[in-house]
Amino acid sequence: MHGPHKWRHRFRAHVSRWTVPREVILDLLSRTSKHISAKEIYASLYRMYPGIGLTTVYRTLDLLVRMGLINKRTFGDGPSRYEFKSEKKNEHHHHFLCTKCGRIIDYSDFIDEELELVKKTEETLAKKHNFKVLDHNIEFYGLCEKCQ
Amino acid sequence: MHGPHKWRHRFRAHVSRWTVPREVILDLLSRTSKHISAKEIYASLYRMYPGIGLTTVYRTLDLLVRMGLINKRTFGDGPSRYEFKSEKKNEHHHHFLCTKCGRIIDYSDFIDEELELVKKTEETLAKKHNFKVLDHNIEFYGLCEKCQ
DNA sequence: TTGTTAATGAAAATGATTTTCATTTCCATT
DNA sequence: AATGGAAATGAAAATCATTTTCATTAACAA
Repeated sequence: MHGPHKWRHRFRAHVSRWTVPREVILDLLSRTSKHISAKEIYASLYRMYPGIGLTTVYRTLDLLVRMGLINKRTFGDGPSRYEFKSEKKNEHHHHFLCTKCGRIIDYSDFIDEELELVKKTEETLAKKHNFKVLDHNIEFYGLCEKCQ
Repeated sequence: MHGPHKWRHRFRAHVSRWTVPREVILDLLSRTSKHISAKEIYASLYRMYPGIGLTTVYRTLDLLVRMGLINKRTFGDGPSRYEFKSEKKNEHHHHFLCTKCGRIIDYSDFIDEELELVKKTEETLAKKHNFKVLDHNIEFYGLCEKCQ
């Protein structure tokens, strides 16, 4: 098996084996900038690896989410979509969803303001309500340029 | 048919008829503070109105969303949940989802800060990317008091 | 090299939602 | 108040995403 084995040791720590489907799926996700669905992953891999089943894609995605390597999101209807977690802070972005055509658009304005709000909210939720905040999601809905 | 007919005229404007299932479903939603699923609505209504089918519940919910009377949300997995849109600004709230037990908790801290961020973001999205923002969603994930 | 155990794939099961279609109900117009 | 036509409804079937089952295969520690 070729390709980057940089995640191999993290699988060990999770009592998980380093297998071809896992390497290939993780590699695809790390090279993909957009959110992709399980079926899209399955389709992308089919030509090169026809042996990899959709079930394994789902199971691997679930594992990667638990390992904290990828994010899972459900944008309204449709299938869940997965995105590689970038370590780079400046790649942080939000989503705008066109309610007409379903397009998902990333943008990264007001990240600082958002981080400020998130920080405050997390502190308050922790103190006042005793919640442990681990993640958050902010998204906007409306009409994209084409659909207005 | 008894009950408040205050929405009747809005149905006319939407080229929709004022029917028993629609009145009953809307009435239930307006009296319910929590997010409820289609099946929960169906079950609540079953004793009093056994004739109302689950299909009609789904269709009515879809109509009410299009009319702007209710909000539809998909909290991760599980069924979509619906919530009556309150006109009262002070009833605006956010959601905290416990990733362990699935509990959804409303809270309403930092509404002002959030509105500020939302306003700024909407303006920028409109100017810079030419999107028309109609709605937004902010939610936090983590562990609730019981699940830590 | 081998034994055990996790991982896999195919098929079936599940659960939410949508579609189909024959029947019923609403309601504008007699 | 009666009525005709379109919209709404309900039951069943279809669809779609995801999960479970189970027999087989592959990873990897010893």
